[in-house]
Amino acid sequence: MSKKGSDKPKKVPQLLRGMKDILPEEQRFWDFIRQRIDGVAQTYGFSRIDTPILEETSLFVRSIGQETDVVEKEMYSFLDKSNESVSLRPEGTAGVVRAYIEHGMLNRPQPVKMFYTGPFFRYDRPQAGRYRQFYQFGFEVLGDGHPVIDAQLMMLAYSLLSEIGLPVTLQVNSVGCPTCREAYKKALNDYYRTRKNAICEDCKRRLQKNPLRLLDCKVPDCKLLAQDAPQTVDYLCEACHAHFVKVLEHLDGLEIPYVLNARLVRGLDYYTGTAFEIWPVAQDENAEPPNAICGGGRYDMLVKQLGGPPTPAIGFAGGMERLVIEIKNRDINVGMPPPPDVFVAQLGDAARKKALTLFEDLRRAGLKVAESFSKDGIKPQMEMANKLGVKYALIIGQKEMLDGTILIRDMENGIQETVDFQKIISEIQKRLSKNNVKATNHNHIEVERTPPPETDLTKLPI
RNA sequence: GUGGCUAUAGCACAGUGGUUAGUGCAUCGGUCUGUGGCACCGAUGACGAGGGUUCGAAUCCCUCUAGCCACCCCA
Repeated sequence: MSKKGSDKPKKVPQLLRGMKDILPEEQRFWDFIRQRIDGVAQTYGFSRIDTPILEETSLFVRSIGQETDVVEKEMYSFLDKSNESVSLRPEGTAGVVRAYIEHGMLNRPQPVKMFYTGPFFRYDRPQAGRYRQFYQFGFEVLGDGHPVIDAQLMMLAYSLLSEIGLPVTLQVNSVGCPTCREAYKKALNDYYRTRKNAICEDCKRRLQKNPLRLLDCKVPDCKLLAQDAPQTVDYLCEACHAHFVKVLEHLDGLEIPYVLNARLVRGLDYYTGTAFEIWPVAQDENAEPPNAICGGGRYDMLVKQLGGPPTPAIGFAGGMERLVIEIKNRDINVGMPPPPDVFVAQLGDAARKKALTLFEDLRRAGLKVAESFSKDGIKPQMEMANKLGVKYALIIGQKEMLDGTILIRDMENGIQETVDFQKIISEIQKRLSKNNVKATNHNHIEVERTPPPETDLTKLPI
C-alpha cells in the first residue's frame, strides 16, 4: 500500500493450500462428467450411496493399511470433542464396505452394486490434477467373486470414458491373493537381493515397505531391472490363475482393447487378484505413461478384514480433476448451459412492479426468465439481455402500462412488436416452440430473416 | 517430505535501480431515463508478506507464504 500509514494492509481470507474453488464457469465440465457417471450407473444397475466425509480413523487404518503413505502421512486426522480419533476420508471404498456391513447388505440380493461421487482429502503436496481436497467417483460390486463381474466392471469403466469422449487404454493385471503374494514377494526379494546397488533410494525403501511398487518405478535403471523382474502373474495360485484367465476371456469376448500390464500394481493394501487402470492415450507418441484416471481391482479380503463375513468384492475409482484436465486438453465439447428464454426489461416504477409479477407468471408457465430489475435505464438491461444470449426481450415501460400492452423484441434481428399484455405468455410460448422445431431440424439455429407474417402489428426494425 | 521455476488490478500482460507503476479484456458510469452487439469519454482496481542493501527498490539479496512443474504417493 502506497497510501499513508493510517490504513493497515487488509488481511484477506485465502484458500488453504491445495484447495480449489470450482467457479460457476467451470461447473459445466463437472456437470458433464457427473451426467455420464449417472448414465452408466443407471444402465449398469448401480445405485448411489453417500457415506460420511468423516469416519473413525481406524476404518482407514484397517482397510488401506497402516504402512501406506496415505495412512501414514496423508490423512487429515484429529481428535474430536470426545477425544475420538476421526479422519477425513482419503478414499471411498472403505466407507462403502463399512456401510455394506453395518446395514446388513449381505442380506440383499448379491451382488450389491453401488456408486458414489464426492470430495476426498489427502494432505499431499499439490501438483497437476492433485489437490488436498479432490473429487472422486467410484463403482463397487460387493458379494460376488465371479470373474464375469470383473470383466463387466472394466467394461463399465471403459464405457464411461468412451461416453465422455476420451481415448483410453485399459491396463490389466492380477496381483494375486495373500497366498500367491507371499510366494511372489519372496521371488522378488531374491531377484533384487543381488541388485540392491543398482536401484534408486526410493526403490530400496519400497523393497522393505511395498515390494510390488518396485515394478512401476520411473527411474530408467530401475525400469530396466523391473523388465526382467519376476511377474505377479507367474506366481498366482491355481485359483487366482484360473480366475484371471476367465477374466481375460470375458474381456476378449467384450472386445475391449486391453493391455496385459505385468508391472501394474495397486497402492492400497486391500487389493487382491484382478487389478486394472484406465489410462488416457498419450497425446504425443513417446510420452511417459500418463497418470491413471481410473484405478481399481478386487478386494476379496476387505469385508472380512473389517469384521464382516468373507465376501468377495471389486471396485474402481477415478479422479474428477484429472478428467476435467483431459477434457480440456482434448477440447471435448461439454456444451454451454442453455440461455434463458426471455428477458424482462422495464422502465419506470409502475412498470418495474408489473415486470416483477410478470416474471413470476412467466416462470410458472415454465419459461426460463432473466432480468435486471434493479437497473433503471433500458440500455443496461438490453446489454444484459444481449450478453445472456436470450432470444426475446419483453419490454414494458410507461407507454405500454397505459395501453395495456408489452413489446416483444427479437434479439437476433431487432424486430419489435407490440402485443396485448394479456396474451404475452401464449404469444411468447408460440414463438419459442417454433424456434425449438427449427433447432431440432437443423444442426444450427438459423436466424429467420423474414418475420412471421401472422402477427404483423407494429414492426419496427431498428 | 525432496528438487526446479514463478509471484504486478478480477483475468492476460508490460515495466530490469530514478517523477504520480502502464496497456488490453472485464466491471461500473457517461455520451444516450425508451432499446443490445459498434464507437468515444470517464471511473474503480495491483507490485504476495516481512526484513535487508541503497540517497532511491516492482526491479538486487534473505526469510516466509502461495502457485506451477517433476519426484514421492495415488485416482
